[in-house]
Amino acid sequence: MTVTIKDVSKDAAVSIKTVSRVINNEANVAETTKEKVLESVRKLGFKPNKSAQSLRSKKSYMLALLYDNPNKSYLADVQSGIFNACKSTGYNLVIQECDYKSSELKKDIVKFVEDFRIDGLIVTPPLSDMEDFLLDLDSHEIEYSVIAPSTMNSESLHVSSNDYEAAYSLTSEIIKHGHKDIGFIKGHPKHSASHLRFNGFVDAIKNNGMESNEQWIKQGNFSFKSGFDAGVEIFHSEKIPTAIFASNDSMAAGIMKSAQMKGLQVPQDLSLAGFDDSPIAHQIWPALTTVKQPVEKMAAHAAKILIAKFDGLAEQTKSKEFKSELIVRESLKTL
Amino acid sequence: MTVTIKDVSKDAAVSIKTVSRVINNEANVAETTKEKVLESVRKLGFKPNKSAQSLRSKKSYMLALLYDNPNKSYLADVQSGIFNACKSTGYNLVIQECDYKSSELKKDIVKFVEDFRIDGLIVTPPLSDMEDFLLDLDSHEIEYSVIAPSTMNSESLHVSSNDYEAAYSLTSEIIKHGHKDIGFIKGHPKHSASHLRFNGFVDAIKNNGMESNEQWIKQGNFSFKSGFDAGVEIFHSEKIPTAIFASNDSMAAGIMKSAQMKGLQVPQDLSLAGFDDSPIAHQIWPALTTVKQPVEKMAAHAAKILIAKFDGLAEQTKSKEFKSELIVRESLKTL
DNA sequence: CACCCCATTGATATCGTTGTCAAAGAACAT
DNA sequence: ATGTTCTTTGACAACGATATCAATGGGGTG
Repeated sequence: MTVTIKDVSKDAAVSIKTVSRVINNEANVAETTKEKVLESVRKLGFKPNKSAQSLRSKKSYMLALLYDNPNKSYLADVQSGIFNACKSTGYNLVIQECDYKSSELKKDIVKFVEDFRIDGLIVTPPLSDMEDFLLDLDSHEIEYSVIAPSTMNSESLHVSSNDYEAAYSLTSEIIKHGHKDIGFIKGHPKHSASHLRFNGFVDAIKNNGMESNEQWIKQGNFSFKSGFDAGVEIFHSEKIPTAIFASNDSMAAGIMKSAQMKGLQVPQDLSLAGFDDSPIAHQIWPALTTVKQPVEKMAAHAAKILIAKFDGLAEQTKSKEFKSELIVRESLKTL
Repeated sequence: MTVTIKDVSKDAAVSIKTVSRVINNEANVAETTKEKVLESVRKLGFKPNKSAQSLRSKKSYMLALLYDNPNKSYLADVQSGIFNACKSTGYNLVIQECDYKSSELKKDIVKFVEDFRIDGLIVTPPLSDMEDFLLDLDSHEIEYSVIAPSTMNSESLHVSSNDYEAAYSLTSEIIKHGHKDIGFIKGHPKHSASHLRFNGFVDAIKNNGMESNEQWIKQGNFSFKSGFDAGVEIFHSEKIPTAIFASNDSMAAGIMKSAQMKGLQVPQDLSLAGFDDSPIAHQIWPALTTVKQPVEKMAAHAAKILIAKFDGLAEQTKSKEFKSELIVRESLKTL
């Protein structure tokens, strides 16, 4: 019924061990033998039985995605990227939601990895920003690959984006549009992305010989509501900025809502910029000026470097930084 | 190192087969023996090795989610629900994106199921609306569970929502708010939800002794842009409706955008209602009146009935219809 | 008391791979 | 020609569970 390694070995007139060698790309198989086996594999449509491989080799061929991030669109993109990378390599993906605040986190994850015999983890923000958590994984010899907004500990496998530079150039772009009074909404303090984006903003302001007004710099937490609240506060001030840069699109949408409720027109009375290019960025009007990260590609790469390590091909696939793209839309007006 | 069934059998002083019987809930095990074995299992922290089980029993313990639906938030909720159901039962989930228009769809899916030895499928709209596709699965004896907007072929496993009733009561609610001129944006014609929602609208209009104006009924496809385009068309008419009911939130947001560009204020000049309670519903201002389906619970149930069938517990977990909830927000104004 | 039946239990084969280890032959050095 | 090393290959055990089938023993029946 189903084709096994035995059928292939018979067809190719070699031992099953040799077939095993070929399908696992092991060294020391004569080229002609290899060809012969591959031909039989093709002819019979042989697919190794994952359960048997897994049982014998003690690998589960399962990766797990760890996340604690309410952003569904981000999560969907990450998943999609990982799935694509997995599909071609025969790995599977399990999704594991976490609570980064939980004191049990480390213990829970170690248990999870052992219970399910997970081969490796892909860690997303904000978990990727918790150094002690990553160290704990190290000490338990759990393999992982990190998706983070900046190059960090270069020892571990990671993919990163250039949030600082992106925030810097977005701020410069706002300045180029003639704005001098610019507000900023910070992201969740536990995300390193928040600090990078803020630093990019601050440095761009400084390097353009301007000063930032503390009153227009508010702490948010990446949620729509935190953006809304920040907007309400800012619009309470006697003087309001001509532009606000929010650390993500949800908060920018929140600001837009509070502006509209206050009777302020975007972008006539107020320019806005976000970050992430999430769906909401172009589902509100005016559409948001923002920064787009290649999230799907980053996630796919994070999976690839992990799998490459398992397959002993670490040399070919390495940690990498991805560049974000500036997207200017109607929410940014020239003064 | 890791605890196997052998360790348990030794500890409980029974044969491995008896341990196997206990962990698989087989009949004909004496109550005292069962207790003894369970005690050892607990004591040693035994977890059956999925690969070994899978290899021997020819089950993969993997479900696959089939989808062709651009709505990331819907997809995230569905996944989340299925994952929760899987976790407690030891199953895993694989995500498979499809193209419902592809002529190869049937072939591809059958091949996918065979290659990965998937135990069962969870099918979401619009694939769940393609009868010939489901029949093809039947003919290949592939198990599946369907998530659909209405009770259909009651033979197959399914969970459904009451889209017709929900659309009916949302329309009634709009009418109760004093609206007489109501527009409607239809969803994608290949989704049965579109027709159910439209029928609910039409019947509510009729039963309230009103008539619908064809000019204000537009075909959309669930996308933001199709809602936007429909809005542009409607606002071109000499007379515009006082309320518009869009078949989902994205389209409602599109209408809001086109209304704002036309200088129309929501809800002062135009009331709006959507469907689904997607994140955007409360990330725009005014927040959308909409209908919330318990998507996560539905998906979890879809997985549960499938797994129950595999475990021979089909009697306990059956197909089921879930009720949606009406959510009235600022976008609906009393005339 | 002999008999049979059915519930309970276990010894062993088996699933489809990879790991271990040794054999065979080629290649090279002496 | 001989010994040594390296490449290539295969026979067989092993991974950790379930399946098969037979053995055991208690309870009911005539």
